Amino acid sequence: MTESASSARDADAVSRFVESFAAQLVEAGMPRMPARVFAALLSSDEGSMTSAGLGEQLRISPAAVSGAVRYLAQTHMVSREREPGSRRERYRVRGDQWYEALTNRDAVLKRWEQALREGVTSLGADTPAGRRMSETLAFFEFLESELAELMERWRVHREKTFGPE
Amino acid sequence: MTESASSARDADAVSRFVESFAAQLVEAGMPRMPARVFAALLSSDEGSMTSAGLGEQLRISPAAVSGAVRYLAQTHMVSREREPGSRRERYRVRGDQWYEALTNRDAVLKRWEQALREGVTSLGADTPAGRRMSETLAFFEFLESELAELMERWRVHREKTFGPE
DNA sequence: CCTTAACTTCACAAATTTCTGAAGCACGCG
DNA sequence: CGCGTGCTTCAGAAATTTGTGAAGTTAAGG
Repeated sequence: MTESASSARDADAVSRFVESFAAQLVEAGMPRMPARVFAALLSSDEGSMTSAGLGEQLRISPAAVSGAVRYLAQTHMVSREREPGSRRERYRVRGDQWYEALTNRDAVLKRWEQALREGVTSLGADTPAGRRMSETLAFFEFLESELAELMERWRVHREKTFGPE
Repeated sequence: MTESASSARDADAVSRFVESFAAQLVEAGMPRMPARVFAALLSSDEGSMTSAGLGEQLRISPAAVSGAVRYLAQTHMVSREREPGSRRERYRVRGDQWYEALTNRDAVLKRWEQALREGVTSLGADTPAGRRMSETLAFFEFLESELAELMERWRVHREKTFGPE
């Protein structure tokens, strides 16, 4: 009795957290379904769930799960695993992997830098606007190199605090 | 002749850059109009434009300018200035200000941390999910402190490269 | 004061995005 | 080899977001 009451409360608590954390992610610009799926994975005990499980907890169609997972996989926030001997698939959030994804807006940064370089060229490096853009470009290049070092420091810090993976 | 041809080409070049840079910002999650307005300001020689000027260059209504500027001001990407003795207002992108805005997702980070803390509590700090969340929380706290130092290093680096503001 | 320029707000129309149900495909299992 | 499960794709419905015109507000200038 206590047992079932407690697991019911847990499911509810999990769901509340999932939705509220997903809401924050959405507000930061992540599409809704990926955000919800990601939050669900993050709060699962295994760190992974099946497609069916996700659909059930979030009350969404298999199609929605599929779309959300595709997004998350493309952005390297989760990885897909086949369950051996079954058509089932598990989606997993791997500790190290998604921290990097968060900061590895590398692709994004690269494209911004490219756009800025074109801007400097086409506006003229000797114009005020061109100079402002050069500086902006320098900032992004700085940022890019710093982020790599930052992640390295995190790995060290993490290992000290939480022990090896 | 050469003069007018050259300024025509400039206007065109500016516009092309504005739109292409704005597109990158949009892809990174910024709403369209704010992105375009910001890009326009960034590539103006003064680093500032009037509402009318923005409307004209971007071919959008005063209402759209108003909305975009409100967004940008709230997120500290631009500041508003009154032109003395006129009802005109100028919107300005100040070098130091918007770098910080970019990294000062501080508000966002703070809310994520809050959500994660609630997650740890409600899922139980001793559960596997709870532990994963604690680690995530630690990552954000780490990130927050690192970002402050990173910006400080940038200020130094910038001053060396570009000279004092 | 009254006029009018400049920005803002509001309600609505349009465009875009998002999610679903249904059909399709692939593969493990009997 | 074919059945059935489980994921994916697709077309369309629904909801959300976005941008506009029009009315509203504030304040400069006569």
